Amino acid sequence: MPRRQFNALDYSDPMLVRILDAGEQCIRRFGIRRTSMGEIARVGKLSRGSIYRYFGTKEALVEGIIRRQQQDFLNRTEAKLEQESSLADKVTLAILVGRKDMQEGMFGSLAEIEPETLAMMFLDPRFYRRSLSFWPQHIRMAQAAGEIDAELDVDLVADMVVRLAASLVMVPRMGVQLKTRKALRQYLQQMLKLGPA
Amino acid sequence: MPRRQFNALDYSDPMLVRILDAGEQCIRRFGIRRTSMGEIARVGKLSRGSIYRYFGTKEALVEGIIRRQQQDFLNRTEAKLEQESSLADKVTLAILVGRKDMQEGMFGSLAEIEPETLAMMFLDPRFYRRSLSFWPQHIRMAQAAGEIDAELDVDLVADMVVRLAASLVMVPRMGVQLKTRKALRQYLQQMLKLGPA
DNA sequence: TATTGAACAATAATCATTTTTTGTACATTT
DNA sequence: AAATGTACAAAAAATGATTATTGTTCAATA
Repeated sequence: MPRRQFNALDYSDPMLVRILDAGEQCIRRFGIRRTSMGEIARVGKLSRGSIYRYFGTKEALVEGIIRRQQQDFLNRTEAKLEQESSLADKVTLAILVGRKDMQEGMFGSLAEIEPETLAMMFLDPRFYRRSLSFWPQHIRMAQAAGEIDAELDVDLVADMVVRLAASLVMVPRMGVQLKTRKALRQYLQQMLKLGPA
Repeated sequence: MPRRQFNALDYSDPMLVRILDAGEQCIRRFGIRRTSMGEIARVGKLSRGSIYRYFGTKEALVEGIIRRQQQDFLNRTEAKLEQESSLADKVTLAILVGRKDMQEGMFGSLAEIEPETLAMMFLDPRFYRRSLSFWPQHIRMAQAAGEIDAELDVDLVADMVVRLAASLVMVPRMGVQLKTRKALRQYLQQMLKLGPA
């Protein structure tokens, strides 16, 4: 079975990659608001006109950068998931990878520089939709393994997993401490097996 | 069984209520940023000094207003819950009440005037913690009725319910359409009964 | 004794102005 | 063909002077 890829843009185009790399670097350093197309052009050593050929607006470019970030996250997670067996283990792993990215990656910088922007993203349905297609396959595997009820609507479970995982990444501790892998694993194991014993 | 109250401040103090009412009215109209202590004093027909006697800072006052809003939400929900039997029905109701508040109430105004502020609240653990103590009682009832596994950790389930409900209030539609009571009810019914048939 | 209102320095918001950036067009270069 | 660089009007952001707000204190008032 070939490893799935979560792509949308043609990342083999070196010009496109240069734009995205430069843009990402700028966002890391200055945040989205304080990053200008001219600055991105300077950092990427290309012309402003070229950027506008690939992305019609700054908004579209930012969207492209976030998109790639999320796709990269999904691809790295997917690669690691091969070692995990149960759905609870998979979701645990995805949350841990997400939290690490949120500390060290672009979103982490954004959280420090422009927390309101990050908070707004978190309320944006598009942000969630990009992750939705990741889960159905794994949910079906869990159903085939008898891990969860085979009658359950796969898309509903995927929706719940995305909501829960996003919440656990963005708000790691509220009432219960869900910091360690073990605590998370236990939490998800219980949540994904709710119902009569 | 007496109906529970979710209180913290002494709402029998008319001065306190006048401050909170005036503050809430200002936030509804202008948002948090554009509301000043002087304006609240004017609207509430009291002195700025009095406000500072009750709330040391503007931040504390805003916290008090939000607190009362959430407590009011919980009290109204609690009252309505008496008609609902299953946990899925109760959570459905809470989400529907929450969504209505989010459209018509103070948070709705805030969503229009200062969306970033509302988004930041949604990432604040305190916002969640205020709702956490609401659920354990109902979860135990569901366990007693054999609706969910009696072995499950009550606090963990409460945590999940709060995360899921908050997400469904703030992001009503992502992949699946969860707009109607019926769709929500079915979603939650399946989610709260995850596990082998 | 609680509330008021005035004074105050430090901080933050506002506003008009200047500067930068955006998005588009097009002639030039590679 | 694709990328560059310049020009341009409209929109947005940085700037700095000005005004308002915050949080504290305290004497006056109810």
